[in-house]
Amino acid sequence: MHIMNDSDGPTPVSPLLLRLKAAEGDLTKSEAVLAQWFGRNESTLGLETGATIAAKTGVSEITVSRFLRRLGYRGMAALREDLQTRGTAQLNGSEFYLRLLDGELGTLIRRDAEAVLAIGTQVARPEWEQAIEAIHSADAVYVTGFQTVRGAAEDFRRRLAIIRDHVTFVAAHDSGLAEWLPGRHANRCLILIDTVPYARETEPIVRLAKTAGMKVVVITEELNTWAAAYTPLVFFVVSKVHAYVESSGPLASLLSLVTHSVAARDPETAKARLAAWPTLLRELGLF
Amino acid sequence: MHIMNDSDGPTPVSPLLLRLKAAEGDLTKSEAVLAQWFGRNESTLGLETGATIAAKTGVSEITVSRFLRRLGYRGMAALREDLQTRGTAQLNGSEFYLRLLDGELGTLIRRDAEAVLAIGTQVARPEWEQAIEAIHSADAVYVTGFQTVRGAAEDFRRRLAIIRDHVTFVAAHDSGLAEWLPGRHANRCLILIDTVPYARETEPIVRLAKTAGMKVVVITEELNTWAAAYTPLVFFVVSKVHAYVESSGPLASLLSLVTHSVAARDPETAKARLAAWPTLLRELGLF
DNA sequence: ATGGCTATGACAGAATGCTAACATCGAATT
DNA sequence: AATTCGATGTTAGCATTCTGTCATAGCCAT
Repeated sequence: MHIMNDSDGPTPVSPLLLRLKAAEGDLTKSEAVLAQWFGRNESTLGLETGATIAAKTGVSEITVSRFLRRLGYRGMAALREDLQTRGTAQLNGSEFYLRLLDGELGTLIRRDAEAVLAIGTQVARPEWEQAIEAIHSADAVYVTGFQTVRGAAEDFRRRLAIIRDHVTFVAAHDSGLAEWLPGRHANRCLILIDTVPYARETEPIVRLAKTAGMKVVVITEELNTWAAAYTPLVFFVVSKVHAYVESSGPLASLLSLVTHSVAARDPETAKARLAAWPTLLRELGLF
Repeated sequence: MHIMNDSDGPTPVSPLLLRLKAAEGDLTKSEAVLAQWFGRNESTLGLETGATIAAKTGVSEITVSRFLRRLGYRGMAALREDLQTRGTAQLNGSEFYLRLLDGELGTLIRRDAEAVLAIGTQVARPEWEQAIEAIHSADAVYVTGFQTVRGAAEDFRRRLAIIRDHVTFVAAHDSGLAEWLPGRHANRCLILIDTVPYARETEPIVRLAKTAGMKVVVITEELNTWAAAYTPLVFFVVSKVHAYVESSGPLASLLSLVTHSVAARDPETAKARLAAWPTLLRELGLF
């Protein structure tokens, strides 16, 4: 009852929405998930199949099938047909967005989306593969990042640690970098995330890592001019969207691509580790 | 200046149209028929199948199949997938990027960009203003987030703390939530960031916060169905892009919009605090 | 006309999508 | 605690959709 706003908006009431509304209140947990997903993805529903919806919502295919029947459709084909005859097929989707992307926030969203697309130029560079290889083949990986991207760096470490062993977050202040004393691991790699001005300690850290014989990957923003002097593995994200505080969305997107690419170097291991992860969390009693 | 396509009509450039254009001039008779039909029926293409297209155009099914491969799609399924990312074509300069965005990483980038655009639907909801107001007017703001989005939550806290006072990160484990004992602040607000399954403690925390009389803002993903029962201030990001590890880029983008919107409630103060921040850091001797 | 070439289609097998029947799980009731 | 019932998943089978192989039709140059 609290999401009535859809009805007074420009959204035309579609047969599907009507049926969802009618079923509301008498739904099981899985069905509620499906109903919500259907409502939020109406525009591209016709492009889905039972299996893809199942994968995206985390229920089983048969539950999707049953839910459709519950709504009164004889199956996916019937739903598509319904969407088609009403003309609600899809085109709405993007045009709908465009209308919403007016105003100040809309501009910021567009800039962020464009910055994400611009990542394409970075992953297309030959250095990208080199960087992924460096991370993949390293015995130990260190991740660092400061201030307002420190959390992004830490999340990146967590995700990468799901994929491979020996990934550590280092911060110049507290750890004292003791782990960098020449030691067991011959083949080490530092990933520095530095998209903030004023973080003056980053350059010394890179120098130190180089001295210690590490490969160094730097993820930074367009204005950074010093990193290239130390390593060819420098990647840029657009961070200036001219908000009060700059967005780190594109940075997070790039970092997720790094994780993905490293995982793709050894898909079997990655899948196995991913599958084991939830279990591991439970066994640790943390969640 | 690079958007020359305005000259040949208002037709927006989609990945499909680009490919049709590229193939143009080197087409067989049947292919020309198909190309034309594809162009005119782009909006409902996803609802067709190889056989239905064959019937409507008068060619055979296999020719449709071959034509799709000629365009660079591996089949109908691939085309449908491409159509789903149509929104990305609406961005400035995307004609340029689209060329780079082939392959697996390209698909992931597009999905991320699409997910960012979809944020538009969230900020357009009336609840958005309510949430910003709740955060802006609260005496104290608590931020929480777990596992692979914990860092994002912490970064968000840092940034929001630049804009306003009394922003705290809370984690159920260590802090024990002692700060939530009924106390000095009457008007408090919790921002929960929960886009990960398996984070089972989040629901109790929201319940606790509600009991303590707080306003609650939840930022979650599409499959979350429980949050709406506690608060209308629930906002969704698309997190499923089907990488090995899901991207948190769109989440970070949304969070930066929250920060921005809160700052925009009191621009003078925000600007002043932002300007003072670097100085503050230096004085603390941290950077 | 003949030969070589490409475009197209027919058919069958592979792949994928959908659902019925049974199995399992968990919550509510006794 | 035991029982029941509904929700959900698993397996398996059929239906649909897609594509590889081979055959035929049309075109062009000789």
